[in-house]
Amino acid sequence: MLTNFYEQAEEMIRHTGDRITRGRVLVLSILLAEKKAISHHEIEEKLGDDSAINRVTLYRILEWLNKKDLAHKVISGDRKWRFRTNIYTGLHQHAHFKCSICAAVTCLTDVKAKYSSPLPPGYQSHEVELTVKGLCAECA
Amino acid sequence: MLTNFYEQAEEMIRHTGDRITRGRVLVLSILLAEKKAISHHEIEEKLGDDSAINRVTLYRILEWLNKKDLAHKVISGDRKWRFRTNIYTGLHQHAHFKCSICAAVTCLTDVKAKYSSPLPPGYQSHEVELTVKGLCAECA
DNA sequence: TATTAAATGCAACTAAGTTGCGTAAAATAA
DNA sequence: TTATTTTACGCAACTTAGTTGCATTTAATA
Repeated sequence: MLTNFYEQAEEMIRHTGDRITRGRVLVLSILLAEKKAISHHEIEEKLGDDSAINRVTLYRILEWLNKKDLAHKVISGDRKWRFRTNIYTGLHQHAHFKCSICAAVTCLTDVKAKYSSPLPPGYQSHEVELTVKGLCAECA
Repeated sequence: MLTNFYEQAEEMIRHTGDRITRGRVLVLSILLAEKKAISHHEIEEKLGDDSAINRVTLYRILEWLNKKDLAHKVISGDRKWRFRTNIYTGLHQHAHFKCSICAAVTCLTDVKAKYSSPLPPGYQSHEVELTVKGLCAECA
């Protein structure tokens, strides 16, 4: 199961033309196995002691994944970045659900963000992000 | 002009039943004078040296304003909380514009957030937040 | 004016993320 | 396969936003 993600990750990284390193493959395969956006800390926990990656390196890997558009970062109310792979969502219109209790961010795949009126003059829209806040199934 | 906001702030605070303090009135009147969400740091600057408020106290005032529903907090990509008064927006559906260059958050008053499909089973929606990212008039 | 409960100020702390720099390890050339 | 080079990694030290505990001050009230 995870081996699939590992190979998929390797392939995706190879495709960027940049170096295929242990850390990048590990982190990307963790993100691929995850359906929701997860934080730096959660990724560290999933890596465990045996395949640990240095804190700073992990930050840099996540930043790199984001730059290469292999992962997407989301800020949430606890001031933490969360990351997920882009494969589950369309590129420019995605919505998230943020639980007010457990702070978990879930990707709402088939929820489309819309806005009804035009932007102020001179403004350019590049991306629309919709966050629905409330209680998730577990905390409700 | 600012006196108006000062008196308005005082009245709003009196209405909560909690204490009317120098700090609360100052901070709320600054927020009332502002059309967009501003950060802790920006508020400190606007206070200036003469009417300075301790860092911690300012954090606590902002938290209090939020709790009393006199101000609203928004997180943005630079991991800073920004605050604005609630008077310019409806209570549960509001949209923001976040500039990718200068990081300024602007409240899009007449932009209504909508989402098209229902939430996953067991989820409860309390609030919808729409952020449009792109370039503002100054940075475009 | 005295009392008291709540807000403030200070110092020290936490947590997330960043920077600089020497070392290790991929990719490429020989 | 080995040597070279470029890029990523690891470490230590730092920054920035926000928090906590506690003594002091102050707004409301009696």
